[in-house]
Amino acid sequence: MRKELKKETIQAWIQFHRAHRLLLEKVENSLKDNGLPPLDWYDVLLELHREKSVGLRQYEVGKKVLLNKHNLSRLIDRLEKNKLVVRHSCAEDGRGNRIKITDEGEKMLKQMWPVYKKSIQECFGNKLNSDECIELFRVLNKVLDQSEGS
Amino acid sequence: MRKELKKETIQAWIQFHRAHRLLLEKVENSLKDNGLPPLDWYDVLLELHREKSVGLRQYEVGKKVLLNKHNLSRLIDRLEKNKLVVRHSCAEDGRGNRIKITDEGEKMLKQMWPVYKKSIQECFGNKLNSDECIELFRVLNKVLDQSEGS
DNA sequence: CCCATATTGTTGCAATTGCAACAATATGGG
DNA sequence: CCCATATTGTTGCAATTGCAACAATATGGG
Repeated sequence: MRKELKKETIQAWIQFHRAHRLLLEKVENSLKDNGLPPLDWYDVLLELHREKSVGLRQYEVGKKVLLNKHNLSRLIDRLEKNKLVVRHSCAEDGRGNRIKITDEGEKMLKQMWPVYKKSIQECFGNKLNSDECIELFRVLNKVLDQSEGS
Repeated sequence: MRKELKKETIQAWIQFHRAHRLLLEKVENSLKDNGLPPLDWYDVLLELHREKSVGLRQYEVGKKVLLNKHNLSRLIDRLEKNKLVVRHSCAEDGRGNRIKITDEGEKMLKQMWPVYKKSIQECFGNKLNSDECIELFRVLNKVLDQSEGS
């Protein structure tokens, strides 16, 4: 695995970094312009929606959305303050809690999706064809798959 | 251009977003572990290095690194405080200034590069082959090219 | 069972960011 | 030339983030 860093690798990374900065800003702006909360909220709510019945431990949410625990703790404070989630005390582990999405949380997801969706279409859909999206997914998956173990 | 959002487009975006979050964290951690400043500093210093003789206007830096002006103003404060850049008053436009990298700034770039490089190799180089990097670059370029005009 | 160590989550504090308001100068139409 | 408008950059303030320290509980070896 001890190989030289190739030029095309650098260029791919730079473009990856630039593209993300640009697109994320577009998505966030679009949400803001529509009076909606930031994308992180969506990510967290979506994971909780997928486990609506049992909820998720905070560290599980952290793993899924790749946010670290300090910020997550306070992000969930904010979500809870807005009544989008509830922290239930946790039977099987006295240290932690189990977080569940509320009906208002579900409503928020539904409100955010059309706006988010529109941004994704503008950022990717209108610019790449199906094959390119599939290829992009495949390549990024390769990057992620081998990294998440660590 | 009014097309349906396809499933593969969503998946590509999600993976793009996740991969970036993971990899950026790795890069930042690696810099931090080596007692080096964050990646933004590198990006700004690199652009200034490329225009070492004339320097750059602040808004030009902003365009290149895709950071907005409020934060950039203060990021440059920090760089200046660390003597990595200097703000020269600007002959051709009394409102702004012209920012130049210092020798210490150049030294910092050289210090950061090996660490940054190692991260890029670990994140991309070891996981993707040349063709995949080239393809990734091409696709992301397509996304960026058509967006930056706006 | 007991204790050392790991895991889960929270908090205080400092640093950074986002937003709105602002100052200073540039530009372009009349 | 003058003035309305745009551009360039800074600042104050509130919100968010990052870091280190901590509290509480779980786990596993003896």
